Amino acid sequence: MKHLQIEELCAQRGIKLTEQRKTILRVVCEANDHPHVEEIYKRANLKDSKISLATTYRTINLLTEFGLIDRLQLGDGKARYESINDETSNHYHLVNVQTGEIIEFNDAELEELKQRIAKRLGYKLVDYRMELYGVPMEK
Amino acid sequence: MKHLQIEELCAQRGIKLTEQRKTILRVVCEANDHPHVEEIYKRANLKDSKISLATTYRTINLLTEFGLIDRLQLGDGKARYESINDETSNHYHLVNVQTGEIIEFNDAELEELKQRIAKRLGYKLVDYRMELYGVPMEK
DNA sequence: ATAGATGCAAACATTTTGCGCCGAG
DNA sequence: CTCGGCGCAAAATGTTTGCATCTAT
Repeated sequence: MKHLQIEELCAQRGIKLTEQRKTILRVVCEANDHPHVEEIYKRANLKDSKISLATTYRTINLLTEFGLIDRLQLGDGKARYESINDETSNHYHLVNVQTGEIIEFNDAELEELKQRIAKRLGYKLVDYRMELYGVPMEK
Repeated sequence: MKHLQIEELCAQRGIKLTEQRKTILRVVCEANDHPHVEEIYKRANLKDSKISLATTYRTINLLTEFGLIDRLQLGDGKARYESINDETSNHYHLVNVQTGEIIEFNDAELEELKQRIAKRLGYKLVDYRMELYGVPMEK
């Protein structure tokens, strides 16, 4: 989603829009990889050298809590982030374990199946984590 | 899987079986929750007060690398562990976000689907992480 | 006998927090 | 003007590591 749209959502929720927050939000929205906080901090500093790491963490946490950006835990110990997607965009990840590359994908069947499984177990799904780790098939 | 079976596998792989390692392995195999390292360390110390936290970490990492126990990252910052399962047992997790309870489940359809998705993307699946987070449905 | 495992404490990496100053609403 | 965000440095948390000693094979 575009950063301006998300700024709009921030305003609606009463989140004070400081320069730092706008810059950090922009960095996350412009990223098409899945940067971790240190990386977001670096990129934010290229735009505004006065942003601290602490503020980066605080902003990222704030935006995550409000559901305005998504946190990924890909098992390397650092949380990675991406801007929230529109309904139609890719929401699952496959990690190429040889290169670390993250491939996004969609799957309607999976979408439906996870709901069905949760229901079968007597739960309403509030979140999920589903990542595949693979090596490229030769040829 | 029983700890004696896993000890057998350790021997086959040339892993030196010290008292500490046997104790830690036993703790993981006897657990039916999914303890994190600090908890494994505590339980191991009840059996043998001379096991250090460092050794607990080293052993857990060793066993994980050899595929003799499984690491779960449930997003709370600490890795959790479980002993490896036999082919037929449950291998997916649903977390009750209200209580932290972990429900294990199986799903043949999911099993097949994840393989199919990886293949479609041109990858051979080497690992996966799939967790559901939910709240109990009322009634 | 000896390669490798242990315990301890210090180091690390990531993330959080206390505090006095500053800026958006 | 005021509440809350900011930067800084310190702390907290989870995990790893260097080193001298000990132990399973």
